[in-house]
Formats: sequence, structure tokens, C-alpha cells
Amino acid sequence: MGERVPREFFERPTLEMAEALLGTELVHETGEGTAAGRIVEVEAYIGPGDKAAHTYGGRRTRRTEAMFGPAGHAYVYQIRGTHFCLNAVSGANGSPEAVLIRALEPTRGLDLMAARRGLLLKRREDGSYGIRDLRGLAGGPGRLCRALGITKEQYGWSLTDSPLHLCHDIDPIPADQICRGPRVNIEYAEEAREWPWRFWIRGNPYVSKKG
DNA sequence: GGGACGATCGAT
DNA sequence: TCGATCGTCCCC
Repeated sequence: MGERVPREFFERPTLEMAEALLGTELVHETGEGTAAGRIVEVEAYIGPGDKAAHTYGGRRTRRTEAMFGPAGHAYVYQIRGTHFCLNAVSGANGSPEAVLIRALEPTRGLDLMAARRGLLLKRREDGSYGIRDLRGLAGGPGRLCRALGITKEQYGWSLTDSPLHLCHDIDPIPADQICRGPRVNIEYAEEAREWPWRFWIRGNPYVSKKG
């Protein structure tokens, strides 16, 4: 298990926080049970100068309000009408910056995660699960929200002291084990398309897309 | 009121 | 590679 990350964890430059998120455990405790996974892939969005960010140009709407708030809270948005995505708000209060959580390595509540995803987990003779089944559980921002039961109900929640929180489960990932590259699915973002603000753990099989 | 679009996913 | 599908945003 490990200890919850403190408020100060989020109160530093966004790119630095994005890297620090790798290896921490995202936990959601609900009436259905607890589900959790280790963060293995993230993307930083730094408005107002980032054309890929919802807050580009300082755009401040009902949806993006949480991004302008204090660090360490959840910014949840809905994409394509059907999927939710979770961000950890970063930066100073008033600066609209956040980090998108893109993929988890499942750690707790695997059966609950599978049930929420509508998947069937097959156990081997020794009781373990196959890597292919596990990879499908929470690889991708929409899938991990589905697997952990994250919806707009969690919008604005504190990630330090709410049922949705982060734990230091293992030691920080060493810098030489962290890869970075361009973010995905932001073709509209012109010059920002190539900015290397996507981070992932080197060689980790749960990363949603290879860079 | 209406039109355009999307930080995705799953099937092909 | 392509289409689903609807909330959000912005313009009229």
C-alpha cells in the first residue's frame, strides 16, 4: 500500500510533477470496493500557451474551471460523449495546468475493474492472471476511468484526501527509466503537436502506446 | 436554437 | 483506418 502523497507533491512545475506521477498508485475507494493501479503513462497540458490544452488562450469555462484551481485536485472531462478522462491539476492557483493520466498497471481490485469494463479475467492454474488480460483493464485514459469508476462525480475532488487519491507505493522511478515524446491525438494543436510532454516508464508493458 | 468538434475506443 | 455518439463550446 504505501502512504498518500501530500499536497506539496502537486505544487511544483507541471512537467516535473508529470514525471513524479509515474510509479505512484492511483486509488479509488467506492461502495463497490477498492480498485487501484500504478501510473505508467501521463501527458502534461499547460495552458494558456499550449494549443492542445482545453485552457489554450486562457479559455475559462464551466468545464475547465478545475484546471484554474489549486494543485492536487481532479479535473475530469468527457470526450466523445461516452468516455471520461482524469487529470491531476498542477501549477499555481490560477494557472490552468494539469496532467492527464493515460495508463495504469492494475494493482488492486482487479476483478472489480474487469467487471466495470465488461471483461472476463481468466485465472491460470496457479491463480495468477495473464498479462494480456491485465493490459486491457486500464490502458488508456477512458479505460482507466471506467475501470476505477471515475465519472464527473469526482470532478474537483482532492487527490490527497478523498476516496480518489494517490499513494507512494514504490520508490520514485529513476530519471533514466523515464521516456518522453509527443502527446497523442492532438493533431489539431499545430506547433504543440511535437512538444515532448508525454511521459512513460521505459519498457513497461502497460503503457497504452509505444513511443 | 443550431452547428462543429473532440486529450477515445473498438471493430474492421 | 474509420465511425460511433453526445457533451461542450461558440456563434447566430
